[in-house]
Amino acid sequence: MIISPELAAKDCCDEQETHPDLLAKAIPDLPDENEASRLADLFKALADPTRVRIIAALLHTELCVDDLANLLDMSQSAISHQLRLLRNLHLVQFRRSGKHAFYRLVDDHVRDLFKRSREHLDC
Amino acid sequence: MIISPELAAKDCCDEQETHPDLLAKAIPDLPDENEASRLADLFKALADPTRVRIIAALLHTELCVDDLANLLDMSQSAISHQLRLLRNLHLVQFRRSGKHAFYRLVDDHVRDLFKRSREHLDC
DNA sequence: TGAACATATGAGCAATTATTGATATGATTA
DNA sequence: TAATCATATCAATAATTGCTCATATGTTCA
Repeated sequence: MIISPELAAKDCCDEQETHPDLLAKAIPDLPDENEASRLADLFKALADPTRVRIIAALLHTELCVDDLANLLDMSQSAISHQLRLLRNLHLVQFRRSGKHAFYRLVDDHVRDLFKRSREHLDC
Repeated sequence: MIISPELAAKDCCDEQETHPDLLAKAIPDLPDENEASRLADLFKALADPTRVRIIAALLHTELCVDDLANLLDMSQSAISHQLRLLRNLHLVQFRRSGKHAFYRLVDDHVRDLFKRSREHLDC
């Protein structure tokens, strides 16, 4: 069933597909542009050390903006900006309590993805 | 600079930690700067639609640069640049065969992470 | 050899991003 | 009410990123 690359290349005259047999394996599971973008956005949320540390800090508890700023030794403004980004990507949400806004992870998916990726780092 | 847990917890004079009890929950599992950067780099690899599509295309087969360029409708140069990036982040590797360079995912961790994230998208 | 093909790389540009500093909003308390 | 604290947002800047075009490297075959 497997066609050799050499044969496949000769088979097609004006087709510019170099390895149709391999392409045939790739095509069925390809995401459309929309899915690719949404996946990229999900990963983008974690593609920065500061946001990684924010997510890590929220793994086991909720925290307010100032807590995060102190903990990560960053300005309140920087943290707030990153939280807004994480909020827009629906990775965190918050509740108001008096003057404070307590941020937490939206669900266990983020937690799960984070932990799993962390484990993969050791390889 | 990261506040060490010991100092942060015990130095009480001018440090104003708003919620020490919550911080105590967050601190033990915090990544150091190095781990945070490596995690961010891992996610950075997937934080772009083009690279998402490249990874997806390589889920079930190896492909050469031209295959990828045709499949994703992008220039050979653009694909090659992105492949170098993915190579540097150790997500893909390649073998030479004649004029072609066949790229593949380095291991199942990437595949696993990708699939799992994809499933999480629906929530 | 050299011509043709496959891939890699360098320079440059436009667009995006992370941070800062200053200020605005919004909630609490005196 | 004003004063204060916590957070959000604006404006500006430096750094990074993704792509293109041009060119270089490397492989095969006539």
